[in-house]
Amino acid sequence: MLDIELIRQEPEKIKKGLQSKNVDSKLVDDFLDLDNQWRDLTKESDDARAQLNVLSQDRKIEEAKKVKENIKELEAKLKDFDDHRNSLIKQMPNTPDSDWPIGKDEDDNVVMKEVGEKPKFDFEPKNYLALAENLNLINIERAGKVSGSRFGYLLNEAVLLEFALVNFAMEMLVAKGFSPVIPPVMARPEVMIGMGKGRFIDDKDAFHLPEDDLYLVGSSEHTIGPMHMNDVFDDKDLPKRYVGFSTCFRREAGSYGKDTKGILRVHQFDKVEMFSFADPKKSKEEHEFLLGVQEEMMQALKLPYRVVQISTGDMGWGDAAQYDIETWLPGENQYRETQSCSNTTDFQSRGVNVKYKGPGDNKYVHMLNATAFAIGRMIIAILENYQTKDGHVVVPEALQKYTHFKEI
RNA sequence: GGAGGCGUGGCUGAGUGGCUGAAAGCAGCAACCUGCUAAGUUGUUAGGGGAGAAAUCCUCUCGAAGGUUCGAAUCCUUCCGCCUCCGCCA
Repeated sequence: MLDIELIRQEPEKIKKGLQSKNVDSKLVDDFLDLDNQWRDLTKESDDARAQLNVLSQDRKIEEAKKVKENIKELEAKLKDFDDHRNSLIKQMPNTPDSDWPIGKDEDDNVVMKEVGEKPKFDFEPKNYLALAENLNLINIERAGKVSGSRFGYLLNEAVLLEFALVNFAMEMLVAKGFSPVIPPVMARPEVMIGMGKGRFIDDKDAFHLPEDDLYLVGSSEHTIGPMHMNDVFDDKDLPKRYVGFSTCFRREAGSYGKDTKGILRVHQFDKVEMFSFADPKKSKEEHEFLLGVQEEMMQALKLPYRVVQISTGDMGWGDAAQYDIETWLPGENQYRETQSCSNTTDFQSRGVNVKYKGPGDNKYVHMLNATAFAIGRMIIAILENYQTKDGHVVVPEALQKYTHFKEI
């Protein structure tokens, strides 16, 4: 959630931020108006409380009873204001970093660089799904019968490739000082909301388990962040970096008809994720660091990719700054998003109350998340980029020590 | 799933209706002292919110949310978490 103090102090700045994220900036005025009334009422209510406390102390029971009636009314009123105020705040996304391109949607994203060589084939490159079906690596039809659309069976070498990717990522990131973690894949609503995922829930994009009122995570980010809920870091311990592995679940409610074939966009996939708790003064550095790690991983796999700076209109709800890495897919003759790298600044830390102490006046840590490997999409990228003329697939050299085979 | 116990400040731990936002100890910080020295003395140290230029004042918070009461850490209800025993189980 946004800093209320900041909305009061710099409403114009927040308005601009909201506008750039395609959110009605009138919210700010509505909020401030409500906030003023809330403050007046809070004062009134507190004063009444003070009066009650004194009367009570002096055992003036009859008088206290009268004051108490008044307090009940005031507090009921205050609660309405409070609820309304909170609902407005919940409608406000994080405000973007001023260095980021202002834009309406993905068309305004800025390609920063293209890295690696696109493979040259002396044949017509196949789509990953065609390859995978021939090699018996993915089966969508059977998953359809069992679980419905947007599920898939990963089979045979594809499974081993997944574990190779996971092991490769873990080994590399642990060597860099990331702490490995396998987090829960279900979370309570208040935790999700604290992590700024109210939208994920409200848009029905999250799977919900009504019996237990739990939500399946869309990313391990959702449960790695709140692992330190209510904690106070010593600034000497920052940045604290985690590498998490989890299955991710998404209903893809808003994307009916989009990428319906194959495993590019599915309800369930596995992901290795990086997560950092950073000193606010150094979170930009941390953001660049995470992007650097992502690039290093892509280069190790020798996959051609480009780095895209996401425009304000296309940015995640809680993000102040976001990069995507898009990998070249020869079978589709285009780049597709495979990784993202976000700085949520204090938007999430305020929501789940993660602070740090040290010299300086900022108290909430900054939280950042970055994909290491979204396994499904990496398998897609590998199949398409490493395919051979006869419809087989060479395993990237960096992964061979984990797969123990060189070709599928 | 059944039975019981517990949940207090950075930590340990008192506190069962009225100056208790909370004893004491530890830890931390500051000052002083200085040779019983990996010591002593004194002071200080929770968070949120509101008012105020500030000093400061008010208010809320003892797992969470409600309730009883003039007044609740203390009583009641529900929920959450932890522990022990039984059952089940990868």
